[in-house]
Amino acid sequence: MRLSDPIFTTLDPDQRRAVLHDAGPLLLVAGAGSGKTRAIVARIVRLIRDGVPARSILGITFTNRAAGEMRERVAKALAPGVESSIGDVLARSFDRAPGTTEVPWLGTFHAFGAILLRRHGGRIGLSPRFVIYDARDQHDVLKRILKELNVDEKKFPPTKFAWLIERAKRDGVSVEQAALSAGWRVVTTAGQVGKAYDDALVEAGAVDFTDLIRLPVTLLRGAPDVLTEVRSEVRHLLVDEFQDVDGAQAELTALLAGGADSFCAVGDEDQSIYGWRGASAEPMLLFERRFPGAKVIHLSTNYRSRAAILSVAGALISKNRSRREKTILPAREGGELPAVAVYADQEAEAQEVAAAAAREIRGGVAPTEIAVFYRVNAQSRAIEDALRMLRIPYVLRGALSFYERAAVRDAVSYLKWFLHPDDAVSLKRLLKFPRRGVGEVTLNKAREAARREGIPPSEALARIPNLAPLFSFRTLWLEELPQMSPAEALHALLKGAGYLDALEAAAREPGEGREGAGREEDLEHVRELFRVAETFPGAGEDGLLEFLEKVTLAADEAGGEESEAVRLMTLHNAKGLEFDVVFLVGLEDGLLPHSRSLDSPHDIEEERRLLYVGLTRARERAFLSLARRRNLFGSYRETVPSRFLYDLPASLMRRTDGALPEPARPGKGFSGAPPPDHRMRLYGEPRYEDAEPSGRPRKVRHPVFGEGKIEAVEGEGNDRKVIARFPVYGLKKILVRAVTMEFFE
DNA sequence: CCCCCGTCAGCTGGT
DNA sequence: CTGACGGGGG
Repeated sequence: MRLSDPIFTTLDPDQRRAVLHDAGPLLLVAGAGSGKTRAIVARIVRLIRDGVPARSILGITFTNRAAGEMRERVAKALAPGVESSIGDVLARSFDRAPGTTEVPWLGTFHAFGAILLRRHGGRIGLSPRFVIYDARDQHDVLKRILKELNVDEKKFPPTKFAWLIERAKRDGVSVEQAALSAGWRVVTTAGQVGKAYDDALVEAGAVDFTDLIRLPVTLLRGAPDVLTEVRSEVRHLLVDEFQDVDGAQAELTALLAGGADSFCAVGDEDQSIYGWRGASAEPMLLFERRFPGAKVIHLSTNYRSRAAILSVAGALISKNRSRREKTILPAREGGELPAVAVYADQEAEAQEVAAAAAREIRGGVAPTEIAVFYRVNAQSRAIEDALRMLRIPYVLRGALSFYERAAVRDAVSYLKWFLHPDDAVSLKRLLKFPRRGVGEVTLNKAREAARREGIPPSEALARIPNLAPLFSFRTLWLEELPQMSPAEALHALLKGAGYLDALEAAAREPGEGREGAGREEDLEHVRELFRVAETFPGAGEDGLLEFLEKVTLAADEAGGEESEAVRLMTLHNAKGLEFDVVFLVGLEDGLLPHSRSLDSPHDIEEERRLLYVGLTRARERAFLSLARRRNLFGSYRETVPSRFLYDLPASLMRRTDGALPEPARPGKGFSGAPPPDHRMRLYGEPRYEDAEPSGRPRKVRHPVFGEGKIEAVEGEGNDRKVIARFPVYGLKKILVRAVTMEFFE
């Protein structure tokens, strides 16, 4: 093996050990900015240089974006100069060898699951032509079911059932069991809904996102020969963001790892931010127990952020209890301490952030190196308005992606329905435009007839006069399909079904306000979809399914990646990225931490990790801010500074203006209690983290004062105070709920 | 069947 | 303030 390649010579000793790790399980604990991706890429390249067939390496990531980046970097290292064209080919290299360089398979759990099911799904009764239902499709199915079963949608909205069904699949239990363990009272109904949902998906020939993980597990467990075959292909396994795997993903990982020559899991429990979706850092924390003989390597040098930023991030995350203590060594000294600014309202906050961004750009920072992070998508609007005002270009990431646009969804519905005429959800959508004079009533009649006669719904539907042209065109289209490329097939379909003509006519219509303009945009979106389809090779159903799958799974490819614009995104979206300058807005209780997390210490810790993730994205500067008043549902409410600000050692924080909330002790900055008006809450009454000492602690560790001896305790519940003596600061009375402190013997 | 309009409830987060 | 839904008329 040649280790003279720069991809190896630039590694630090820990990274090098991870790259050279030979066989067996390896847990790579990779803190923020520790060169994780670089290590993974180098490891893959190292394996290939050592003669491991590229196609026997499987690398699983969480997002398409991460997979794409890794693909690019591996491709670049393997075949310099051919970079991005290979990137696309790589995406599909698992199924058939492309004519280019042999490359490893890199993709998301969901994409991998889809490939497995395409190939072997028949073993569990799944058609290889299945389509994938996304959250929206799922929602529509559930709505229909709830109506049919006469479930009160007000009390039990479709989203609740979606959550329940997802949870059941994730945990590998029945929907009844999931309802029971979630404390639902309507367990039987939940079971009925679950059953009806399953039936609807089977009828439509569809699987949902969770199925893409659950069904492969079922498959590999139930078919030993398939397991053997898959294992013979996957010799080296890598799983990124291992702290965020859910139950089903952990099972799938274990099944694959069980037969692999090497298994490298990479993660950082301090960046686990998907607990709400069933993710758990447990598989990571229990790694050595689950994989006996596992090696553990820590990457503890942070190459990204200035020391000043890391000191604040480190102080913050150390307030979390459920974590393993670890060292993070800054490779980049100095830097500016993150500042906290308080503004009158969200508009003022947004304007100042925009102005500061403008200053950064004038100072030579590229717009692409500036990011604004917020907790919820709704916060973006104020920032957008302010940026537009100053004519600063920006891109939203992950908000409404291209594939969620109405027209794109229309087009995709046509495609799904043409492949599966029993797909009720897609049919309902496509009947909205152009109008065909068929609605809910007619559809239900046909469905009823089908049930009576014991025929598939589509047969009864074909008898509806207004739908006859659609059905006969479909027959024609299916005949032609084997000869058509995905782009041709899509175009022929939308043309023949009358969608394209209707859309063009609507776009041409004299711009009556929003109607005409909106349609023009829709047409442009459909054209863009054609362009995407053109990048897909092959012909017939296979090519089309591949295209469809990409469109459904690629939620995070909103485009605009190259544009010279400031990036706006949620904190969840920020993971894995880095910027020179980062703005973190809305540091208010109820927002960050979010109101839905306030009553659980466990959830609060996840929110704290979210802020930690945000802070550690910054290379040079981070600016934190909050608004004292925020507009919610049309009216302004007073806010309370985020409790996390009080986690940050006062000595580390730089304050930017005089409008800070009154510190409890003058001169101590953010070390004191929150301001006294904590009854005025953004989202109702908060419940503070239970910082109640357990047993009879005699000592306390305070973020600013350090270790102190407890002299007395007074007050109850929310008012509980500890009086403790600290080495330097002397006697202090501290409101327990206000500061995260550690109590011990 | 479809469109319009008034009413009402709602904002985590993502594949 | 925005989007979803239900009722009523064309």
